[in-house]
Amino acid sequence: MADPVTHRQPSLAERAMAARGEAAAIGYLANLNPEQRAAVETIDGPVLVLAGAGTGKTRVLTTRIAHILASRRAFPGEILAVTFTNKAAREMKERIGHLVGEAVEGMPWLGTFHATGVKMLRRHAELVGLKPGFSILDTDDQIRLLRQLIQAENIDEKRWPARVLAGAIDGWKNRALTPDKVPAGEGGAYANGLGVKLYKDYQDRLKVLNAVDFGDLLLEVIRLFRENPDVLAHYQQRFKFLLVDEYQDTNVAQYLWLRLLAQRQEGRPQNICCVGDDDQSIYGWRGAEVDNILRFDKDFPGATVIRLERNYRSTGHILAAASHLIAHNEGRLGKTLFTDGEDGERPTLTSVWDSEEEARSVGEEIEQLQRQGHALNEMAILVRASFQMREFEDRFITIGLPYRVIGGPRFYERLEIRDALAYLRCVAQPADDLAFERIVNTPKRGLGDATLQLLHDHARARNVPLMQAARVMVETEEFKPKARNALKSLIDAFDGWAAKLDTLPHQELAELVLDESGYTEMWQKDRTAEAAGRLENLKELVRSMEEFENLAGFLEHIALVTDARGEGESDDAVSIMTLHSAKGLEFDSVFLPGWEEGLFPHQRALDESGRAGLEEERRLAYVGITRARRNARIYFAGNRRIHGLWQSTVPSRFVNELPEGHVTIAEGLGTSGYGGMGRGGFGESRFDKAGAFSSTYATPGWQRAQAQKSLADAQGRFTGRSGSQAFGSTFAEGRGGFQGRLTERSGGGRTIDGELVAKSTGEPSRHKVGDRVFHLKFGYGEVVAADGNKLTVQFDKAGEKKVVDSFVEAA
DNA sequence: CCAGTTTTGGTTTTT
DNA sequence: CCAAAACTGG
Repeated sequence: MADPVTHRQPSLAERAMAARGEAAAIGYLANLNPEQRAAVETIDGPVLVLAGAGTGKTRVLTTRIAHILASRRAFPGEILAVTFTNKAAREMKERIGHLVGEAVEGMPWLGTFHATGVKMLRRHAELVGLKPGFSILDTDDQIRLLRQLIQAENIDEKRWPARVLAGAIDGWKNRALTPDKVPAGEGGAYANGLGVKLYKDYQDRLKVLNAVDFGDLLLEVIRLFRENPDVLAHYQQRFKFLLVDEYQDTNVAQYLWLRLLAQRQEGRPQNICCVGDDDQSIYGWRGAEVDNILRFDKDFPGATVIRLERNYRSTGHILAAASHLIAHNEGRLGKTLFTDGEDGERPTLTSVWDSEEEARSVGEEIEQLQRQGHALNEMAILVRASFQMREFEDRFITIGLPYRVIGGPRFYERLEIRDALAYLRCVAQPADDLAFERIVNTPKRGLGDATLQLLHDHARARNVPLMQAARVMVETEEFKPKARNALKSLIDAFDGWAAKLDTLPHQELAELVLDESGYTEMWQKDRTAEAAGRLENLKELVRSMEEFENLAGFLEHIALVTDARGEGESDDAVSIMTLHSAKGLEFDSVFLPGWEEGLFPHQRALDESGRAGLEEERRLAYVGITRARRNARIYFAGNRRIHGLWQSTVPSRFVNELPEGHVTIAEGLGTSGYGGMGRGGFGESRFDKAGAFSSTYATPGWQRAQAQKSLADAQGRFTGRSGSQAFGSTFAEGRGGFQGRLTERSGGGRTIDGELVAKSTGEPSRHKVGDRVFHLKFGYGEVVAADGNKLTVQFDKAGEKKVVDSFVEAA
């Protein structure tokens, strides 16, 4: 631990403290294998840790930080550690806390790239032409703003949708391309060459609005550093150690950002440590450059590269299958995972007739595992595309299997949350035009396009915010009386709220705003299936504000956070999610359906990115398999409904890339009992049934599905989309009753042949024929038949369904 | 301005 | 086929 020359001689006290640190360090270092230990202890100079799946990546990262702290090489504030997600950042903070004990009060510079960017930008906002209170636009604001600019240019919005332009701008920003740097060819691709001009207009407009988008959080910092060497030097000197998680996911902007901070300085080693796995790079399509990790040692000459190949997660066969598959990729650094653990079960390969049978098979296997004592929480279904989820949801509802969809729309993206936030933004920052526009006529106040247009013109002409324009204009005769009055009372309301900003606790203020604005009422009157959930989410939003000191702090947080999960860990439920959102997670049993050409690898990935696309798809497959600790089960169907029509499909090439010796061809569970659909091995099931039926509804799969549907009598638990459960407490709790039921089922319910033998209570239902009822998933409907606790309900939107009594309530 | 209807398009997702 | 967005008529 020789100090670099530039360091002053440590004092005696410091040396004694360091010695204590060293002693404590031995405790945590002892838990590491030699490679991990090397990754932790190689402190000076650039280090790249290639951490295969399940090799203890996070442990290395956190221990390394703990080690730096414990050995007193740096104070917490002198370490910059960046992650991609808030979740990862949170997890790291927690684990460092555990390692170091209470000694460290947090790490101020451990966070996402974006959060770190904001922090720096707020401090130096003026240097890049912003005011410190700048607001952060999300995708939706961004699109609305672009739409205005597109309209201003008189461009046909049908042909050139704003979201396409938003995508293009995003892409440019990912690559750190400012408007002047966009390659001519690309800029011309949008709206006859107006793309770049619009990009520029957009940036100008952002400055006027004192706003930035997500991309700017990186780009503006880069600009800040480049144009202000003193600021850059300040941060370079401050951060003695840089750590980067998931380096394979960095885009060009993030790479440049890091490189500036990590620049070589006189007499000081580049203490940058990047951790990642090129084989798990699955975000190329949103700008990640695998190349960053592939050429790390060129960017940082003299880098130490450490491979973590000892896997602690999966059994031998699973690891072998995954390794063999990924070995088909050419553009990789190459790692060979191994384990000392047992071989375990071979991954299975199951050929099914169609997606319906796929869902049924998976359901049966899950129930079988459950009977063997496996927790549903330890099982996951990982799909390539979210449309695949539906079939599983339907099936699980039918058999009453609790499930949980991970991913879905994120909490903050929900309409009601965004509306509520817009109100709060207007209160906190009256100049926030985009927020104002959003809520000016929500709930309906009779302030339509015409009024808004007038407001816009006025605001634009005087160069003032919309709110200000409105304030002036309500005193004139420019509006029709109706609009004028509506606007007047809205402004008065905002004045009232703003006056209470400093006196009223922000939580109460939020409630007041939502009530007085009529927003809550709007949803109370709404009778659609979602309304109840939306109100629940609004309550949750207010509740979640508790943790923040004031409104501004809360709004800052919310702009950067997309917590997709509050996760009802208490419920035992199977997880359904995309392969992408499964990265970083692990389960005992993993089900991998839909391994068919066109779907996985996805056709579009192949068409748009060719070989690189194929390799990324293969990495996805690798990520999927390596999520499994003990069981990995792969499925492919011979027929799948794509855009409504049945198409026959070919097994994925990835299936054939699995090593024969490490997989088992499933002999079909044979429990289906329906016409003995022999699910033999490869293709067999396709062979004996295809041909006779061309497509459409004549297929046996479809007919059987119909038969099965009418048999399905048990209604599954509604285990809400996780998105609605963000911010801690669950959606289900809010509506009462469901949690209890859930436990009842997981304890006692038995299934035979996939059909839930609903332990019919025999008691007549609370609801009788003709009653109006409400169901969380299907919405409102009318009971058309009742048999004990089983009801047949004609839902207004979802059609006729058989549901268990306990899942509906009187409407 | 709203409700009901037609049209359209339908990988992956974080900040 | 099915959900969301874009239209159209009251």
